[in-house]
Amino acid sequence: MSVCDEVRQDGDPRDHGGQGRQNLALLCFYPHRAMEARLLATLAAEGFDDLTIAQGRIAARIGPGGTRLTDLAAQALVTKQTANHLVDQLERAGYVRRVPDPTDGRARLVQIAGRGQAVVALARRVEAEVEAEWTAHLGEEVTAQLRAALERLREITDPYR
Amino acid sequence: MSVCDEVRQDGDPRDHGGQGRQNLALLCFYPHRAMEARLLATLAAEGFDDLTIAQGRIAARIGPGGTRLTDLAAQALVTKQTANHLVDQLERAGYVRRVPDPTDGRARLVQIAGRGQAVVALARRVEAEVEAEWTAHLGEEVTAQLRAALERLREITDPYR
DNA sequence: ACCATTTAGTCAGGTGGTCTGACCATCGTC
DNA sequence: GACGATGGTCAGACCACCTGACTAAATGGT
Repeated sequence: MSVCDEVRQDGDPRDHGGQGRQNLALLCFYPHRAMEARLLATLAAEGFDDLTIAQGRIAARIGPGGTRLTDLAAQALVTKQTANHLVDQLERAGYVRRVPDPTDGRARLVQIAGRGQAVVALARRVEAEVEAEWTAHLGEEVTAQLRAALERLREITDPYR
Repeated sequence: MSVCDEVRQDGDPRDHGGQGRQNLALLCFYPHRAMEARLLATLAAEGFDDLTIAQGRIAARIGPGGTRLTDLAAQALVTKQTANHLVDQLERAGYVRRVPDPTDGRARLVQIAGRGQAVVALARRVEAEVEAEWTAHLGEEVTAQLRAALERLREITDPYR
């Protein structure tokens, strides 16, 4: 999915795939989508079938000691309302809990709760597995180059670096 | 946004950004998101403020000679219903048109229509501009390596290659 | 101390995107 | 020419997300 790929330069009428030079952003999209799909499918298969993509995107940004709702919203690039809504669902399902922030009476920290720990562990395994497959396909050196380039690119494309 | 980043390995309590080693899929996500946001903002600023992200994602996959709805849906990984709905909107707004497929009485080809041509041209310009910025940041050689690595990765992550 | 401003979070209402399920028309084949 | 597969549409529902308006607590200047 991508507004990015607003365009295709290849010239084959009725083309179905697109062999032309694709823009970089679109190329970035495929691995991301593949990982997301794989992760969601595996989690569902292992019994966590009540997780949605949006919930995962929020949950993924919870730090070890808990994270404020506002920070979650900012990092995920959604509004506080949306983040709040998703955290509500996650809390109801037992994946996270909200505790008061000891350093700020207004704030509460969203923390991974019991059921969430299991999901995180599983997700970590799947991630490592998929990355290993990619490394096997690309080779160690190219993978390292890829990671380095993406990390540098992040400097100018991630507003919350 | 990413279920991909289900996990963070860094250990700083109350961390807000994440300096630890990020998984590759998440790293892929930042450039994609940045391009999408830039594209949407520019298009809106130039008067195409009735375009949504989802519409762009569908429109982006229309080939020069037109593309079938089913193919658009498959490539964008959405259902035919969703694709149809989005094409309806694009058609109503004058960006695309539907013509009968001469080779198949059941099918119709979605083609870029008058107003869509202007968008495509503008989008192409913005894409080139953003890629140029990235190249300036990374350097020619690293950019070329990045593209090559992503293209190879696409071989195993894009089901509609 | 006090008030103004900012920040954390919530509530209400609405739109858009996406899905599942059921359905019709046409194609290709035996 | 009948039948399974394919292209597309219709109906209804849910989820994600947004804008706008609001409360409560922290912060900073006088």
